[in-house]
Amino acid sequence: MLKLSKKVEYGLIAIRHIASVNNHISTVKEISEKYIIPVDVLAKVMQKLTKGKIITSYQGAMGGYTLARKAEEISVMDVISVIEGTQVGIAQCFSEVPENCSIYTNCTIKNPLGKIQHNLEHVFSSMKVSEIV
Amino acid sequence: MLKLSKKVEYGLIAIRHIASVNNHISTVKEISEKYIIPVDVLAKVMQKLTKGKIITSYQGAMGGYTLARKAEEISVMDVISVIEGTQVGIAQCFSEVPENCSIYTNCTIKNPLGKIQHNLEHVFSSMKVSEIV
DNA sequence: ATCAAATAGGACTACACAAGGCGTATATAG
DNA sequence: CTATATACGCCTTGTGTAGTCCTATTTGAT
Ligand code: SF4
Ligand code: SF4
Repeated sequence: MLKLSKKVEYGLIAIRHIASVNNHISTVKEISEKYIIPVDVLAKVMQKLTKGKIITSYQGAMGGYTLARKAEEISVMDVISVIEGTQVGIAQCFSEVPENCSIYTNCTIKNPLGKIQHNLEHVFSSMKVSEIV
Repeated sequence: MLKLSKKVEYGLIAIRHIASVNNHISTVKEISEKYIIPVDVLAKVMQKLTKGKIITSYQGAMGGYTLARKAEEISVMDVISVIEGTQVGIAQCFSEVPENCSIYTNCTIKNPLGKIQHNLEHVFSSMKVSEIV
């Protein structure tokens, strides 16, 4: 509960790595070996980050990945959103349509939790990749 | 991911309810019916909150629960910790012994995530039950 | 042309956790 | 004694996480 997935952690490690080598092209093999990350899992993460326009891919021999934007312009929240695919919410009513929660109309805590949700988003959005290199 | 469990939500709803009736004794049946919460699930949550000294139980007929401390002295973090039982951490190395993570020594993001963890704890700890009544 | 290196992506398994249901024991007011 | 209430363990079901395996496609180098 309240835990980041390994995929997100792997994504952050990979992005930080690319930033740390001055955005030189890096391969999945290289990163997975250096940080002992399962290569297939990391590969899928990189593909998602590519689709999310956070990194850029170069196919074929001598290919790999670079950052698609400057490290100062990538937040931890960006990485989480892209990898998870779904809206990040501390409660069902924030990540899906509110009516999905069977007790929505009776719920007395959605407003206060909304405030927490907002603060949470701020914490994740304000931390940029440039700060973790 | 990053979502509160229903147990925690139920616990918060229940605690807020008791606070809202000026700490008069309340039963599981009463609360579960009012907010449409499965009675068995709520019962277990209340038992955990009792063991965690957040509420006080009165057994037998005419029994029920009251708050064990003032609403201003109960934080959302207290409720989460007691109901979950385990340490709340956004990564494995914060909620268990660090060595459990197989890539701990190679991990380059544990320090920045530690900062996020700290901010997170502040957000949950600073919100008190008295603010959600 | 061929080969090797690299990304792209689908299918599948194993496991852990979340959510809830059920049954029974114990305490206590009236 | 009985009705009401908490205490607590066991079990099922569904969902999500983490990881493996396999194949296709792209592309630089020989
Ligand atoms: S409505 Fe209340 S209970 Fe339902 S998800 Fe939102 S917060 Fe949780
Ligand atoms: S060490 Fe790094 S990877 Fe392992 S849990 Fe902590 S943060 Fe996540």
